[in-house]
Amino acid sequence: MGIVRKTQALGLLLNEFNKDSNAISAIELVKRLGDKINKTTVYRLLDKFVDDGLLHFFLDANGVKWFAKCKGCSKTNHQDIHPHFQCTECGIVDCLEINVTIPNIPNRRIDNSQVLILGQCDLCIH
Amino acid sequence: MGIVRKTQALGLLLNEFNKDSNAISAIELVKRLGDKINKTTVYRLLDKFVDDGLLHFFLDANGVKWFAKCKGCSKTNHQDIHPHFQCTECGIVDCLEINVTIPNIPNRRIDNSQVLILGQCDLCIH
DNA sequence: TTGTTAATGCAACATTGTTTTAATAAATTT
DNA sequence: AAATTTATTAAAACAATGTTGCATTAACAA
Repeated sequence: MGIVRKTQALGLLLNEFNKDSNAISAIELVKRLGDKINKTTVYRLLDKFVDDGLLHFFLDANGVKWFAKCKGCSKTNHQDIHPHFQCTECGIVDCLEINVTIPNIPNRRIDNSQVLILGQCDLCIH
Repeated sequence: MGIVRKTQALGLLLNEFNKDSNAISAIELVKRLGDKINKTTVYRLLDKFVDDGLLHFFLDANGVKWFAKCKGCSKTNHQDIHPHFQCTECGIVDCLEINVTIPNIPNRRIDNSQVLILGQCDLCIH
């Protein structure tokens, strides 16, 4: 079930995504907001934002869950699919606006694909 | 550090990969072998097999760690990179011998990429 | 302003591992 | 074949990342 009431915790959490255009891990959010919002609430709000099409999530190479803002998704239509990038140097994670083509596979139906690209970001490449 | 001694536990674990050509999750291996091998040992052996280039691992959509046999990797050269497939119906996971091209990204260095494809396998597609 | 109930906080629990340390068992040497 | 060395193992405790149950609080509609 998605968001129904505009609570204080909701405002604080959304604010983190407004001031930071990269993806943010659940762990980081729990750390940042830990003195204001209980971790259970952080996780529950994140789930609701995903339900509502405001955020999408994905796992990094360590199985850590990251969240980022969706562009043009809604409660019913959640198709904002793109690769994600993680810098192995500084750790930032973001969404890539590129298209990776997955070929058809004989005798299998493909529903979804998740692409994680690891490397160095523009700031760390030097 | 890789394998040095041929122990009983090593034989039991390798046997699982010989009788099953699909990937096997760490969780499943701990379950299957739990009465013969302590879980700590299972995890440690898996790590050693990876070090030795016998197995590679990857994470599925739930962050669960899966292991599968490498083809032509060694301790020094561990480049058996390919997409993995998970059937959302029956849960099997396997390696795909297809190539997914990752485009270059301006101002970033790409070191590695992980592709997980979700769908229905040949047995479940009907 | 009050009543309803969504949302929250807290504590306990669950899953998937990892670390520490003493005991065991491969492999080597004698 | 026995003794020795040390890699390997088991067991228990711990750690990270969530999740569940339930009593309390706070949005917000009437």
